[in-house]
Amino acid sequence: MSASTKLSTAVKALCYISNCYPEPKNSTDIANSIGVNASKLRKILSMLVKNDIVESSYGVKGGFLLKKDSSKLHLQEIYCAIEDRKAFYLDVRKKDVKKNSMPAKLNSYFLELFSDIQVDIEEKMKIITIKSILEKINNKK
Amino acid sequence: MSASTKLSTAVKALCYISNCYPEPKNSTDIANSIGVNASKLRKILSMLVKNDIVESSYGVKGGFLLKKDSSKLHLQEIYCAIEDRKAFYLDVRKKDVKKNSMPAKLNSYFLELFSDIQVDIEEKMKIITIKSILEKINNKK
DNA sequence: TAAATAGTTACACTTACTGTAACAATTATT
DNA sequence: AATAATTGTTACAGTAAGTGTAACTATTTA
Repeated sequence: MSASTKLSTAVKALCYISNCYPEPKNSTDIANSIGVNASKLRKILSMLVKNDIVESSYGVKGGFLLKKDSSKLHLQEIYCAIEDRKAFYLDVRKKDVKKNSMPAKLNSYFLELFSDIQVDIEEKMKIITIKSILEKINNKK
Repeated sequence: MSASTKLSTAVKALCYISNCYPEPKNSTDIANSIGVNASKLRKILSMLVKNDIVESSYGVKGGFLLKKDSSKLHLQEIYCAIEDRKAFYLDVRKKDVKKNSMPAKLNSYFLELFSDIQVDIEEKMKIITIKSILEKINNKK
């Protein structure tokens, strides 16, 4: 699953959970509703649990619930919860180039640049909340 | 090769070519200098040729030359020349969800969002030229 | 204690990536 | 015209990564 597909899946699940509030929804129902495999979804949801975005309960009538108000839950924290690798990732483990050589300096340069871009993207994501997404898609025909 | 690694390789090659101006450099020399496989490098360079960023000449003393002044050559056009897939890519080929359902609407939403982010990234890349990169890395110890 | 659920692990399958080599096409030089 | 050097392209085996699914374990409620 690519970074973006994972984020999209997580948000779909969160929107579904948010719409069902305050009743907890189990992974099977959520998975069926948004069209993904339940086991995979649980993997994603478990990461959201670890990052205090949703809470889970076991047993009958158990399932998942939002842990924060949807107006306070933004994309960036969801993204960080499910992503290990960053969107722009430079492979610099390669066979070592000579220190202070042009290629070595360019590696550093790009690491810095991609990191800057990553920050920009995350800033953009910080101003998008689950609530704002729900409002936006509900106002569309 | 990831998008970012390919971009980084292309820029390393372009910097090397730029430094050797006006003598054309062949793929073997460039590859050795920046530490990549010559055949792979030729694949990248051939895309730059098709996009009028470098020109190539066959035969003895042949090789690659910048086709534009390094002050007029920016990252965005290099990126576009070598990338088919975009950095943020949402997989929406999946088993079709019902039209106008929440998941379907969210797919559209994310396609738009990722496209916006892509535009932002490319805008940022447009103000970075090969010349500015060369100056920056040469001023560093 | 039983049943339902989250959380995790495992695995076969497929797909994509990697590195390298080999081949085909092109052109300057002799 | 022949040759040699080079770009441009294809092929391929080997490896790594992603996918989908199932099965298992852990936890909790009733």
